[in-house]
Amino acid sequence: MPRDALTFDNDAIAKVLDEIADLLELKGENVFRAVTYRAAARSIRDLREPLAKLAQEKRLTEIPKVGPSVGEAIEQIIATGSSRRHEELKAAVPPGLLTLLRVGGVGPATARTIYDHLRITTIEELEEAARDHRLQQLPKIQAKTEENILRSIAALKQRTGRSLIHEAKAAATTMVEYLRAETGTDRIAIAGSLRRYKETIGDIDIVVAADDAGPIMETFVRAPSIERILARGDTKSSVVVDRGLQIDLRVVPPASFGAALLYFTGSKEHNVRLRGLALRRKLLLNEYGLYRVGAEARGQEIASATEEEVYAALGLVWIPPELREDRGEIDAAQSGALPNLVALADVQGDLHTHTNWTDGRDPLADMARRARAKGYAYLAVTDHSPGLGMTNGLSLERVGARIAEAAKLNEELAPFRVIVGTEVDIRANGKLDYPDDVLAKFDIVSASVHSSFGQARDAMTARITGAMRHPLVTAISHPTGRLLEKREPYAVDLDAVIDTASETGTWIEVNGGPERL
DNA sequence: GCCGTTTTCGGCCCGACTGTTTTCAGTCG
Ligand SMILES: Nc1nc2c(ncn2[C@H]2C[C@H](O)[C@@H](COP(=O)(O)OP(=O)(O)OP(=O)(O)O)O2)c(=O)[nH]1
Ligand SMILES: [Mg+2]
Ligand SMILES: [Mg+2]
Ligand SMILES: [Zn+2]
Repeated sequence: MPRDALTFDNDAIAKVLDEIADLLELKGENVFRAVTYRAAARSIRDLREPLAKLAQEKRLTEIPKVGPSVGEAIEQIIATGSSRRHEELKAAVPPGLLTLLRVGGVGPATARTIYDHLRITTIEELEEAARDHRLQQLPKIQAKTEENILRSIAALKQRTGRSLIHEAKAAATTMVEYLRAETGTDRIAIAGSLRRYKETIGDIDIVVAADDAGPIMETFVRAPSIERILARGDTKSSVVVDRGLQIDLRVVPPASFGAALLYFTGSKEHNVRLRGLALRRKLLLNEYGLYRVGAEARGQEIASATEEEVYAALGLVWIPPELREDRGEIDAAQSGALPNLVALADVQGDLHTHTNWTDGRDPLADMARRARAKGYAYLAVTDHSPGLGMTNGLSLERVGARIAEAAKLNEELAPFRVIVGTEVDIRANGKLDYPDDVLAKFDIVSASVHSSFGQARDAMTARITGAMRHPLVTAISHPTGRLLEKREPYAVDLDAVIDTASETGTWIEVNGGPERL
């Protein structure tokens, strides 16, 4: 679900808490303290309410991992823009150490060593020192570490950020098919954030079950698309393929496939919670299986072959990967209160599509036949209105042609139905981009914002809710305007949009396009 | 720093790979 643009403030505060965590680690303080700040940052990113509101209502400590100390820091940041803890740490830890942490393979210890001896505080200085072989004079650093630092800096420079689901899925499928074809393995699965369908994907994680991991690993690191091997071990390897995308492969014995899939699917926080739960029952959970503490040898698994078995042995029903984020799903699985997720089979049709008449790729006829073949009951075609210059929106004449085209297809494809719609632009002044008599010709009208994203929150909210109140408007599409990894959502009061939706009966689009979601 | 179907104090997930090391720390998944 898209979040209210207001939570930007939450994100900014989460960022400060993450930085406090890094600084605590660099300073060498108790790591659990740092872990707590990081965990608090994560729960704040998950919040649906502005922290300022929670602070005002004295409810900050209701947030998981927020207690007196973190709560005080948050209050100070809200009030003054910074917290005492943060300022003290910034004064105590040399500036620039944080920068060094961005280099892969450089953690708090290495950063400290480099700074203490060479006073290096920027990536550029680090690169220069590595090129001049000044790093290998330092304790615990030799030629290989120096080379790795140079490689990591190069990777940092060409890094493309997190991937969208369709891009990650394409890369993952290519590798899975390659491994299948070359090794004959069929016990292979995509894991990690891609299996959990997170909005964006950091890297790709694949797990394979095999008695002999050697040939699988060998095939993996020889894949033609590989640019760099980050690590190559007996059971786990990491490589970089095109544009800096990382792929991690984990190979385990077939008996451990379920436990390994569970581990590698994550999330990390879900794993930690499950393992903590196991521990309280004197059980040990790792990627090989569930064991009684003290009987942890391979072969002594209580459960390991399937995820269901492992969850069941912990008193839980199987949890869908999409829910494995430590947001209460484990308690829910314990009490049988997991929600029933919407599944692919539930999807009856699509309500937002574009054809080659505007900025889509294919003709309507192809799309309609394909949708029917997919088992859909309907397809709404919602090409653009003319106001958006670049998209070649439909003129009045082409609207007429569209209606005729759809009528013909509907005869051919019945009971499947092509719904004639439009994605009408909501202009900056709130007016819709077709006159009412044209809007009245469509079966459905989806209205959305495509310009003047910088409007003030009140203006944007009025612009959108105004469109929702128009009697001919059926739906609001992409209500936040965000493009993942590209454009932040515009400022809008989503609560007001939702209230207006329930008041007017306007639909709010659940955008399934991987670039928006 | 947080938290509690063992605990209000004493834990906090667990293991693989690398590089540097003569036995392991650091970093990452
Ligand atoms: N138990 C445990 N499992 C971890 C830890 N870190 C990572 N994992 C597991 C769960 C993760 O989902 C899985 C893959 O790690 P990644 O770093 O690729 O994370 P993930 O794919 O969830 O997110 P991403 O989109 O790649 O950033 O490995 C950890 O510290 N402990
Ligand atoms: Mg991943
Ligand atoms: Mg990974
Ligand atoms: Zn649009």
